[in-house]
Amino acid sequence: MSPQDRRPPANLDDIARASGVSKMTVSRVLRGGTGFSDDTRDRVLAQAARLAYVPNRLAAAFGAEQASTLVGICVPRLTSGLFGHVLDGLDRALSRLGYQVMIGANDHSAHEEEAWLRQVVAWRPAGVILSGRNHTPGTVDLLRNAGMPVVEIWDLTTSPIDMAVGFSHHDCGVEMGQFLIRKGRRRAGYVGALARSDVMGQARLAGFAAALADAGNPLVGQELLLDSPGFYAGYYGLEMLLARCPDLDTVYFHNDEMAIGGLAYCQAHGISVPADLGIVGWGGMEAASVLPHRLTTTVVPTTAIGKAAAEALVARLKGEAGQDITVIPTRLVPGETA
Amino acid sequence: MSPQDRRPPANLDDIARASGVSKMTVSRVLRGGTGFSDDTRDRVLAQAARLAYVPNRLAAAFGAEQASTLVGICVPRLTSGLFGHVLDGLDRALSRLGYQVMIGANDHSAHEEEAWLRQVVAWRPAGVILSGRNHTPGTVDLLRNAGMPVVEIWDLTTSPIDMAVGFSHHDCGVEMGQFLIRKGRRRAGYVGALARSDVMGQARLAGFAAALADAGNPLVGQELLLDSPGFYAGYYGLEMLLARCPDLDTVYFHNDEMAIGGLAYCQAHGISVPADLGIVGWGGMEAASVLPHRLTTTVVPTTAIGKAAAEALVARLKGEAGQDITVIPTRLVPGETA
DNA sequence: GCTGGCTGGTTTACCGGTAACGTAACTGTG
DNA sequence: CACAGTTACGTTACCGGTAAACCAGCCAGC
Repeated sequence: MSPQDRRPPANLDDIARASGVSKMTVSRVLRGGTGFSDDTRDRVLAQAARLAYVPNRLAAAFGAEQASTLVGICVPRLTSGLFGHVLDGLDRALSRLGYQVMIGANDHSAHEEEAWLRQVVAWRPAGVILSGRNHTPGTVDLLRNAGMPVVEIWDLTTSPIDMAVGFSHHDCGVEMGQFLIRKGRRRAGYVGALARSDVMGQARLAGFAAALADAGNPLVGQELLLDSPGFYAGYYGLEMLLARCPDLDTVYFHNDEMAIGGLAYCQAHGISVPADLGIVGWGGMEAASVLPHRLTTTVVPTTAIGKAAAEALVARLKGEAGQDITVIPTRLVPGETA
Repeated sequence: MSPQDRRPPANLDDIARASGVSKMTVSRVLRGGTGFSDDTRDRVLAQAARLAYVPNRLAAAFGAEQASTLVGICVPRLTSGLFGHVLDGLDRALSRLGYQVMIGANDHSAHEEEAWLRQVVAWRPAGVILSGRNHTPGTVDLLRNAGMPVVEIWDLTTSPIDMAVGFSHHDCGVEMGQFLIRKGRRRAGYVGALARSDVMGQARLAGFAAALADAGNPLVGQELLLDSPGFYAGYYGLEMLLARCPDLDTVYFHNDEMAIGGLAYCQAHGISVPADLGIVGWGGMEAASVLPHRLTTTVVPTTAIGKAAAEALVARLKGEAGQDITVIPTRLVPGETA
């Protein structure tokens, strides 16, 4: 960090002077365009390497806005195993295609999403990817005015802002409800978390309850904790639910982590699964398939959703016609717990 | 998305004309500076709101490089529960302070880290946060030339590039080795994953092996899988290790997920824990503390590391003097599995 | 010998902020 | 009353790319 290290980094003009051409020619060479001889190209590339040129994307994106290679991504939380995989799929696909991602977390709040979006839009990204279908009017306005491609992932909507990639949480709940009915379960409960703001979990609950009611065996009880949806919440949520409704024959959990917490509760209290109580989860975490009794759950193709969302966005950016709605189906995987 | 929506967004000049001042005055008002009357401020703010002005950070950061509010963050993987919490701590702290983060994953490869860094440096970030202490020469060069603050997190080094926040993986291994010796364990093995590139796991293994050897009970066997360090790898890794070394009395796992996979293997094969075999992990995932037998493990204060790293970086950016090395201690938590 | 089209460039203007500096009007002061 | 200092602005130049327009030389065809 000595003072002479502070010399400004080389720019196109430096390379141009060093190789005896104009900076426009350097720009074309470095971007792999046409309109220069092989000899010129070699000279320019040699000088760029010698000067350790680092392109200035700030200038590029500023001067020609459509040159932005920035993509904003907002997910509910960075600590979720499921969204970790979605982000992984997005990041891999986008960085392979030369984009940089700006990631934010909104903690399941549409207002935080809007606050995040205001920051991100100021960087004039090429496009943004949002999670869920629940947005503030301000968010929608901002996106419409910016006129940039938007992909809503995770929960499908029939009228996306622009594009949507994912599946229906409501249908996940319906499918699980119908499955349990077919398995002869008649007194089901639900244990969830983040009651106030996780609308996607609530969509699953709604679908689940509707399917049970349709079959004439409505949901017996539910426990929604204002806590993060992890093992603890599953453990204590089940305890609380069983205290109120001791005669349940199955419990549907918000996600697999909570379901595993529920299994731990059963094991600790001598409740035999699935004989005394069926336990089913949602999400498909890896652990769920290695348990002594494989968890019955819905597997969500998280990485595939990220990849598909990235591809939909890039297709739109390249002007290719793409589908507005891409369905990535989930899969109910029967295990040994229900 | 009708054509008239495509009108360019309002800029400082538009606000300036609408409120009868120069754009420099608008800039000062919007950035909360001084040198304008209350009356002028109100007029400018009103027009900015009316025109739905969205600042252009691209232009701001380009025109005055020190105005960048971008921070690059590179972690080994986005799907790791531990790094998810680190990112969460970083993201919360940085966005509260008005910074935007550009996150990348390097899959434990120093070369991918360099490739990521080349992309990110092109955006002239205010600073970067890297994971680990293993970097390519190209990475170090790039950072020195750019002359920007760097925080290396997760694994401490005695000679950081600039600043470091975290703990010593080697010491974690030593501590666990000494703990097991004190508990009377004499024939320990190790099960890990990502053998080729996860140097931090290897540092723990090295410390562990050194502590055991010092006590006169060297490591009996180890199994390093070329797989992702999850439940499966723990399950099958333990199976493979026990096939080669059936008389182990304890196994140290790369992380808690693998340890839980190992516990599942024991349960499935009638191995009693901790009587027949002790199982210890590392990392402190939430699940580990809800298991029927609480896992003996090392708890890593992930969120705190993210927060401390963000604060160290911001302090440097604001010119405040900060420590070069911040130690965030881990904690060995004895459970019921060893 | 003139026209038109290619090849391999150059020149110019511009993107939207911010720093640095300039300045007119007012205010207090010895 | 002259002068310095402050307040509230305005002017100018610049950051480093890229798009678009322009241009010189060369060759082919008629």
